[in-house]
Amino acid sequence: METKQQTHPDIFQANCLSRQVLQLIADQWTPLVIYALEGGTMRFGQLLKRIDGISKKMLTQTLRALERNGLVQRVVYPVVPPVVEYSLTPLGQTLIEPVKTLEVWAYGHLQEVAYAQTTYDQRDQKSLQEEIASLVQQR
Amino acid sequence: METKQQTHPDIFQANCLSRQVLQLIADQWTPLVIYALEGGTMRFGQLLKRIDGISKKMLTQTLRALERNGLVQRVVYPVVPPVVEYSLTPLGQTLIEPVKTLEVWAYGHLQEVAYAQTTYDQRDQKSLQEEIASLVQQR
DNA sequence: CTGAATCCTTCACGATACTG
DNA sequence: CAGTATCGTGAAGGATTCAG
Repeated sequence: METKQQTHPDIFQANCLSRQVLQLIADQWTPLVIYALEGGTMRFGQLLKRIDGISKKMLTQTLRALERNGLVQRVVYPVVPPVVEYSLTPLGQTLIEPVKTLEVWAYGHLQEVAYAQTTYDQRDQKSLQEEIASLVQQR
Repeated sequence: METKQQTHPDIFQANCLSRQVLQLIADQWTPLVIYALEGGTMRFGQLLKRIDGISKKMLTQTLRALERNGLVQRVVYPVVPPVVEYSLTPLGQTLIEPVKTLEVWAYGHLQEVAYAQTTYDQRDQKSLQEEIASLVQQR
């Protein structure tokens, strides 16, 4: 009884519903799956090929979660071999914009992030070398 | 030499830069940290208290990653006890809008997701019960 | 073809203790 | 206060096999 859901939506609270909902889409693969389904219905195998690097297991898991949350509709045609089609529900469609915004940002700031990374890493590298140098000097 | 970076930004390719950038912000805590820093500079302890449920380790880790990617600036004041302040860089500021879009979505679709979940789970529960019933019947 | 189930490895993460 | 270092555990995820 203690772990009541927050009715007031402070996303900084751990048990806040909006936080939980946010976590549903804040993972490795979910944005990519959403984005892949933006164009319309896709079969399991199509998604598997489209999203390079995802394993069958993760794709299944991600799709199941999306289905459970009402974002994706799964339709099974009882034929052999099986045909299963995935598509965004109306609710899922509303996610396209936020996800696309993210992707546009990622694409739009490639260089800046890459540059920041090398700068940061070189700085680290430099500190490391100075540290080693001072150690050598102590002998 | 084989693992060249994609110059053409197809986010569905595993080695695509934009995909890698996307992954940097698609985790549990990053959106919350960004959102927390939206209001301005915050100290480590403040962030720790504000973001309920995050551990020191994860906060440090998340902040380091954000700093490395040039999204967050870290300023250390050489006083005792130490004071460390975090704030969004100009680049980091550009992430506010995408992140906020996500959070607005999460908040705006609480009910729908919650309802979809219970429906899905009840369906599962029902199938489970039917399965058990049929098993009992077989005796 | 579309999964479910199993095994197994890795590592993400929390807890704890320690430091400047 | 703001971390780092270390350890231990549980969960995530890949590979493989089996099934409808």
